[in-house]
Amino acid sequence: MSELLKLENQLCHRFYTLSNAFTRAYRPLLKALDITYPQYVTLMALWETDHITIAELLERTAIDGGAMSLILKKLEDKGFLMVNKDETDKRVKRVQLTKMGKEKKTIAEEVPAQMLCKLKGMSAEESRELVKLLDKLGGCFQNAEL
Amino acid sequence: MSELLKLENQLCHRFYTLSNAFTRAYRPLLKALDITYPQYVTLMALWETDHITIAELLERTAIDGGAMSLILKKLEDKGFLMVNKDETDKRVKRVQLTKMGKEKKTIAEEVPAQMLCKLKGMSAEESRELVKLLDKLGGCFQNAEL
DNA sequence: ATTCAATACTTTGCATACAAAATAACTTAA
DNA sequence: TTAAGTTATTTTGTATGCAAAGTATTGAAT
Repeated sequence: MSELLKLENQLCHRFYTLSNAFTRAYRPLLKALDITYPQYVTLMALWETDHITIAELLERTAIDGGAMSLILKKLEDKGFLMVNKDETDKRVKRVQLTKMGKEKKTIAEEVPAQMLCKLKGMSAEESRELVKLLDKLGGCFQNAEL
Repeated sequence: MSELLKLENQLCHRFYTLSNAFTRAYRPLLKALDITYPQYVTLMALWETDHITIAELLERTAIDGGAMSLILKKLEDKGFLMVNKDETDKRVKRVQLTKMGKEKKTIAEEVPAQMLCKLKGMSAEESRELVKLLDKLGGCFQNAEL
């Protein structure tokens, strides 16, 4: 049996599993906001910087363009934001939080702490180390895509 | 601006991004086998231990049950495997590689090395440390689900 | 000014993820 | 033994992720 092909030796499978675990773990926390995890990511980007173009939103969130179209529609229907054409360049659309969208940030601010509760097993130290390695891995992919 | 809500401070977003990056990175490598990443995971489990039940396959791969139904159908259509009812307990189904499915393992064995090439930036040392932290994080989720 | 290429988005088609409901087949308790 | 509960798997409905094709606009070259 080639060791390299074993599931337990796959870095990728750990990411697959953990990424899904995060999405699942967020679901109940986001229920109060009535949004999904990608919608939450989109809103986080906007709470940080409002009135940005869709292209900027795509870069910040790393969400797929096709998916983003639908996500914005849903967030618009739910009243979180508005999407309007840029006056200068009509190809461009800008996304802007509504009053309600801005207000929901208060509720969302509870979410990260609740998530941290679920991860009590990790020390702050380990967390920092993990983030460092994750970012390094992310850099590898950047380079590999060239 | 609450630091906790910033995208760049989210562990989850890094997993989201990296998990997608892995799937994208595998796509061209799996093209020769004409399978997707979850289908590859399913086959890896079977190459390691053949003739297992669907429940075992679900546990090993951490793939969703509903998704697995479709994945098995597709892999069966492509001729990689067969699904048959267990004689003893008719609720249970067992999955078994075909001759072709077993042979494809030879081709698949090239894949992990090709993926490692894409990740040259990480030292073996860092990789081990990363896996250790990932497994610890995975353990946290296990506990949180109780 | 016309054509061609580059941008910014949307749409389409396929493949999951996930919760919840539905089936079918076993097990157990009364 | 029959009803009730449990287990294994599939089905259904919603929401992405992704590649590729399509649309609208702008910019650039001739």
